[in-house]
Amino acid sequence: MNAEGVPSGLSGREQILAAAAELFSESGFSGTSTRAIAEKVGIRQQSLYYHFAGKDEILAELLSGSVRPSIDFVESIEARVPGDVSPAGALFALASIDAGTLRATPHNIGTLYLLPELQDDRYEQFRRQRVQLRRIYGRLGSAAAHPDVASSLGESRLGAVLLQLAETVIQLRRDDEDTSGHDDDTIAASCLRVLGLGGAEVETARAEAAAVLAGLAAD
Amino acid sequence: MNAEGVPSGLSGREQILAAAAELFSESGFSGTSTRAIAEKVGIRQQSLYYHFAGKDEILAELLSGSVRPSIDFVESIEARVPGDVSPAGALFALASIDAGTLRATPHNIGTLYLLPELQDDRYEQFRRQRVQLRRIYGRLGSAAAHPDVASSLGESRLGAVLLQLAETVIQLRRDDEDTSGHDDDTIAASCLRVLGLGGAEVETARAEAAAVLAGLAAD
DNA sequence: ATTATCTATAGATCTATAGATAATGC
DNA sequence: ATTATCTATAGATCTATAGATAATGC
Repeated sequence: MNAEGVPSGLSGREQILAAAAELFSESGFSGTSTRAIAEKVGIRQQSLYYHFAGKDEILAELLSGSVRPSIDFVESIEARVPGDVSPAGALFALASIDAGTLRATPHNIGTLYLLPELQDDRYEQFRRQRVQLRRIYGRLGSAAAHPDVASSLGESRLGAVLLQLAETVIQLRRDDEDTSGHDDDTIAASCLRVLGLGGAEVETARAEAAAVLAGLAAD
Repeated sequence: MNAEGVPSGLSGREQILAAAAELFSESGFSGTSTRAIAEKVGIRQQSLYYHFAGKDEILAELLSGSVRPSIDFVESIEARVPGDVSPAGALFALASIDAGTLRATPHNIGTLYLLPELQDDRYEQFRRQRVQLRRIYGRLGSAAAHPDVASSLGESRLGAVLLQLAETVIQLRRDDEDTSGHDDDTIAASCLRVLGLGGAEVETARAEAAAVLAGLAAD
């Protein structure tokens, strides 16, 4: 970190993204001026426009950069169901990876998902990706759920509930709680508990998830 | 609703609050100008300052008006534990009331809780009330949880997870999902499932919650 | 020629204060 | 006298465009 607070060794464009990520997370989109972003980078406000057509494009880029990896990962996991891994194991893997990603992110970038400005048409693509993610949570959850639970919580509701659980980490970080890898695990376990699974089933899923994650890492 | 979009029959001050609630929920705090609020009410921008010292006081008032009832209710419920109701029953009642309140609110006012501006010192009182609410969720959850769950999810984490679950409704509404009282129930049930409780225990808690809520309504 | 900055600046907007005005209530 | 509005306006922003400048790469 240099005096301006942006890691050096990044390209100009990347420095802008890093500065904006921090400011948008703290003060929101409308609450962050282009001047504030530029100041953190150490350039003039107007110089931002060489790299981005507008402030909204900076946010759009941050969003696409932050969901893309999750979507890709999710698809590689779901492709192994049910041959290589049970729905419960896949869901455990997905939830713990998502929680871990949100936890490890530089400035709690997950808070960007909560910004009211995302309701704008401009960010529809991002919202669609989230719906896609929620659907996958819903499908895996539905397949893994205890019948009693599946009958009262449909696939769509289940997706919303499970994604909401995985994103608990965002609130924990916002509340300045110290989080660790253990939290990723307990959150993933909570997802399975919501499905009505018992302790033994949760442990099986945890083990399966560990195996499949090790397999993916080896690829 | 009159032409400006604010219900008539409210005092000037209340009209301002109603207009601001809608705009803050949709566009955020910094994304809403005092002019936009005034326009919706049908007065001049400067006239707002007769009723409020500043834009931030409008938000502060909306926040205090929206947590206060929940906090009061929560305390009246917790006072009946464990004599009149088990921790599981109390948690079911609390979660379903919170979900129902968030669901019934005029413009999805719960989205205000997600605004980045709330991190400002100015809103510390509101944040403290939320911490208080989360602690109660944590205490009830801890008392009701299956031992295996209680040992991996401490009271503090549990509080965060349970509150997060109850607030799933905010996201459902944001995503334009139609919600009903049934969702309040399934969300409350999900809270108990997270604690490691089985179907029979959830049903017992549901019945207890119904009884205690009927009792409170009779007071 | 391209890349990445800079200065100058337009033009819009934003919050908030000061003080006038009109209606209502004592 | 109090309540609730209004007009006028200060003063500070904010986003974005135009065009100059300087360094690097062919």
